[in-house]
Amino acid sequence: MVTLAEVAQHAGVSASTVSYVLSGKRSISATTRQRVEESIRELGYHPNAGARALASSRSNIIALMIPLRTDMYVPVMMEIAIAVATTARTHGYDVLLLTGEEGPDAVRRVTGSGLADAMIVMDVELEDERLPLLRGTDQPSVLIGLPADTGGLTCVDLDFGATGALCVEHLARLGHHDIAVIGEAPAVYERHTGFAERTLDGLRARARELGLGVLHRPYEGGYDAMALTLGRIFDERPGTTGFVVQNEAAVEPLLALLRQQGRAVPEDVSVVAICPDQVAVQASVRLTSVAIPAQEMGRYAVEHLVAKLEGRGSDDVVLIAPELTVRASTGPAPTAP
Amino acid sequence: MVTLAEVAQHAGVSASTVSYVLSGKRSISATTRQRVEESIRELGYHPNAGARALASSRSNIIALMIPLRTDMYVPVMMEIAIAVATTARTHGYDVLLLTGEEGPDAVRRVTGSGLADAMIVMDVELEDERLPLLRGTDQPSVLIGLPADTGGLTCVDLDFGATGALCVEHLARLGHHDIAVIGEAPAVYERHTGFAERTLDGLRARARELGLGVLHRPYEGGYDAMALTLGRIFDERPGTTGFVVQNEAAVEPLLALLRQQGRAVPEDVSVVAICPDQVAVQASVRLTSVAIPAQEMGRYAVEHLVAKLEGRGSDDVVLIAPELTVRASTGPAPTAP
DNA sequence: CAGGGGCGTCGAAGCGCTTCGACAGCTTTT
DNA sequence: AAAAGCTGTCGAAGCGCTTCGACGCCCCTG
Repeated sequence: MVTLAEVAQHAGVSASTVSYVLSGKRSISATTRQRVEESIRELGYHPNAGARALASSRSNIIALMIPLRTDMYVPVMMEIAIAVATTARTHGYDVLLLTGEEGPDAVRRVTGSGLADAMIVMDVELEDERLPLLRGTDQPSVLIGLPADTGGLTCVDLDFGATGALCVEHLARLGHHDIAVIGEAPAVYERHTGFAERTLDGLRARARELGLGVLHRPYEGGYDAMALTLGRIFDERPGTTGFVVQNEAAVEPLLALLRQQGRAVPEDVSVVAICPDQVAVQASVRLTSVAIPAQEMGRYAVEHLVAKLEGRGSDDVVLIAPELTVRASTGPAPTAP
Repeated sequence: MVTLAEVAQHAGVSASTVSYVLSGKRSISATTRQRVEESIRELGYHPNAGARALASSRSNIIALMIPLRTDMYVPVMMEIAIAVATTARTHGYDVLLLTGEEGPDAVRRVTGSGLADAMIVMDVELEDERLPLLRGTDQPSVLIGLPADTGGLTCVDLDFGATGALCVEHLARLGHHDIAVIGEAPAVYERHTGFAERTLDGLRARARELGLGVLHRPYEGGYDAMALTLGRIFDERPGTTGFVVQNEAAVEPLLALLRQQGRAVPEDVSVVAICPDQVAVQASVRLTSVAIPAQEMGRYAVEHLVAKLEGRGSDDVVLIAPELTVRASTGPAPTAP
């Protein structure tokens, strides 16, 4: 293993000079710099991460806590993780992958050991156990998602309230009057992850303003469950012509059953989905949808942390404005026969 | 920040004693151990990762290189990543997330800097640029996937050859004679990732032995593309009654179009998928499938590395035997009318 | 009862790097 | 012409931990 000292010797300078060449924290003459860089290349030198971390009390690592469960939004999680990793690298940081399993202990461990300089927390619950710890440490962190109390925290998320509103607005503009919302599994609502409720609240509020009727049904299970759900929706509100789906697993069953019941999409009913673009594009009808801006959130989180670590930046909550992409699943409401 | 020295002082022992309590590398009397542990708890001590890494030249970190592209097997990647992270934790390791983007440079950086003690590499290509580096370092590594030359490397993967064979066997036993394989996108075959070819080879060999006809079609695109593909398959081999699908994106289009053409699954045609269980279960027909043992591979990789780091274990290639789960998409071949 | 051998503990020497103060040799200012 | 200020470099002090050799103590053996 090549050390700083060896590089210094090879270049005929002192160790500190090499260090300053590497960090750029003091000015170095062009000739010296070149000589050192040459030596580094020639010897194939890589600074030792541990020594660096010890001496500078900076690990150049950002911790990313992803949820353990793989039942929801997997592609989104993955996309965020990848965006975080690539963005971090462009700023000279590496990413440590933590699972939600350890919970608050992971936060304690990472902040306590100096393993990471900062932390990104995904899958935040409304009353998350990790929040007090994050507030109590001076290590910067960003939540992806929104807890009940955001005081003293930095958060990014899609503006799910606006998303819900945007979906009804789109349907209303097309002339739809009765709207059904196919939501996440009941467990998601019970877990109080927040985003599901926020969507619904935003959607309902806007629907009320626009004078639309809304029926909300959580969904879980297979085709049978969807058949049941649909049956009940049309029993209760036969005039339902607009659907908002916030549940990846519900997309195909919904489309298949509508087709099977002779309700054409988008001629008879319109469907708006809240899902990753990949899902929207791969569905059997290309879905008009509001995308989850996974990349954007990942990138923002890292950039915010880097700014904080460099002494810039401050706490705040950033809600990303939803964007609705019109595809083939929405159209004008059918005129009464 | 609490240091070892402070704990030592608080407990009235020397720093080295505290260190030995922590590592267990020398025997410590029960009373001393208790006193030290008590102090650790009371002061909320966490060993500093950098100092530890520097002094012991062990970072207790395993690097995981995941592919950058998110177009294929996303849930599998995610599952592996999570399995790796959780298994690593049970052995006292953390996981560093690297994307394939950096390629060989990432390998150099990690091995050179001592950032990680070992490395797991996913999405291995047949002639992967990273292989020479992995062979050339004394840092242990495990590949998830199989390159062309496995000499001097440790690899885990599903036995895709056997998987292909298993699929035809299942269909043959049910009386099917003509089989169509819906494969990955052409790009996957061109990229020579290996697994797709291996599946096909195993499948074809077994089909030849059993006297079955096989038609292979890569698939990419939407419903239209699938309609075209299916049309050509039935034109060329009207008697096709068995399908093997190795492409997550192809599953729903295939099922939808078969349904639409009046071919009932499994009464008229049988479908076997090679995909994660989640996909098989959520499809509109619960699919008979061979699962990708993501968790098992992740766990194996970590355990192998830990063994190596502890001086046990050796290089070898482990192919996990495929397991076929019968669900609702396969049945006896229809008898000729 | 002396000598040998565990066991449990300690002190000290680094691990490879960053960073602070010092200082030599300049240039600029007064 | 002396004082002041830069610029570029160096030496040395640590960062918090691991680990090796040393050593005191007690128990066992001959």
